[in-house]
Amino acid sequence: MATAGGGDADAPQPFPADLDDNGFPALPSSPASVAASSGGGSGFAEDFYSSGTDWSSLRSPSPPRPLEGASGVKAKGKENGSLVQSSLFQAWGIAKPPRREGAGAGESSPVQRSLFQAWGIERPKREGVGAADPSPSGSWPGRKRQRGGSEQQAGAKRPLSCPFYKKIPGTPFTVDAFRYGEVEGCSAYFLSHFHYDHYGGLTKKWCHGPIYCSALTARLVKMCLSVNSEYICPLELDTEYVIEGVTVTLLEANHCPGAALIHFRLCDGKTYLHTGDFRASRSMQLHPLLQKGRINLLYLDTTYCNPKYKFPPQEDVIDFVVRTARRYLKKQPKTLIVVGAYSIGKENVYLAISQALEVPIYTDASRRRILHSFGWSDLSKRICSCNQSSPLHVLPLGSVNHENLKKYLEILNQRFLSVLAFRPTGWTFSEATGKQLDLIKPSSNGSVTIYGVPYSEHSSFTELRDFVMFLRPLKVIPTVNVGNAASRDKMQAYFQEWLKGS
DNA sequence: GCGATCAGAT
DNA sequence: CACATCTGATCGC
Repeated sequence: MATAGGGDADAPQPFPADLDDNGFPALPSSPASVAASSGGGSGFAEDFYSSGTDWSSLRSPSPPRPLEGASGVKAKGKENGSLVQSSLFQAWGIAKPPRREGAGAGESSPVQRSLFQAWGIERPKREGVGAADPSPSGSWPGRKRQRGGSEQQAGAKRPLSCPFYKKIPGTPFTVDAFRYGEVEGCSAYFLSHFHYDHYGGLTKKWCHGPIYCSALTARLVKMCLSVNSEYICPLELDTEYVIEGVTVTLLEANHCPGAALIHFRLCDGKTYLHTGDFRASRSMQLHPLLQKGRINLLYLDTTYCNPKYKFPPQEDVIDFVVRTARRYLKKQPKTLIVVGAYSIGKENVYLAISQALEVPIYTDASRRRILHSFGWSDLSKRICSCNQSSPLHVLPLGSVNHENLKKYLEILNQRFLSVLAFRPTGWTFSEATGKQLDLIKPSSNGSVTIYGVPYSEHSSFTELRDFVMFLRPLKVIPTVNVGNAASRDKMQAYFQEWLKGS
């Protein structure tokens, strides 16, 4: 087993698992990781453990105390003593379970999927099996159903365990870790923002400890998920809270409404920044907490940590969308403008159209409820509930395709004669459209025209680079695209390059 | 029937 | 491609 700070652990051999069953990096690099890395020798795991942060100082967790700190705003005072632990596993009270079987296959085989599941890795598609362990003891019933009646034998599956990159060392905190049931040693669960892949596992049955998040996110958690209020601890942005002896501050993340960066300052002076999901910007660098002192550990949203991802500033895309909408309406006054969106996010795209064209925003009742809950009067006052009253509709992204929009047009019979739709997404990444928005070619079919526009709520590669080079953190832990060794190694190489000489 | 959770689709 | 779900099947209660 790996010991924190040590380099003496044996390599667990079943490859490609260089994350162990608890989602912790193992030492040294697994054969798979070495093989995949260019030079070899600087695998994710080694990198994770080497330099920068003393991982041996994890504090022994104190028992959960719901709502503590939520009311005790800014109340300084160091309670509960620290305890030096020698091992990550020890500190988190984790007894390393036996290795799962069937872990011997190559990276692209079907087994890969179950390895992802075993690692509890977030983004690589299907995240996994059995999120919440319903048994309070943390013991596993020993059998999980498997569809199609295939191979899996009884007892082969265990619940996902929380991966290391969701845990904050030296604290009893996790971030966006709700799908693992009770996380041992965790007495405060942070939620960075209200998107499914981050709150997954949160239901009205939640009972594993207090949930800290922004006030807006808190409202959504209560409203949409019916989580018991006693567990929800809203925090204001830019306000210092002392939670379990750690000073915590939420910063605007420039992602979706309510999204926050989470800044931790420990008693020993170490500072950690978890970006959740964010779009880095110059103005973000001006925040006082990011100006002074070095960050020891940066948990980074690496969604687009690849130079192939380039996209324009959001303002440029919005400008393009507005100009395009104007043009179509001029040519055909009976045009329906549609903007696709997931649950929350992309509001500024349709808000801008609404303001520029002076039309209200129509969307269905469930989205109206959510949008009103933001408490943004500029948005709320423009929302209408009659689909005939506005030529601007917001629909679920999944329904923004030719087939659906054609039907939609028919249902609104005669009120509109054509549809102009926008799909805002970060991965419209052709070299051409990255720099020249006017080169974007819509897809047209009869009376329906659809534009994919590069409106991203994640950082582009260069924005990530600028942010990391500005911060000069002692260490970077990627939180996205960590599901395969090659990708991890590539990202670490970028970090190293950005931080060389620091 | 209902909520949770899966695989697969988008 | 990969975002953040969404759908439909299945399971436990």
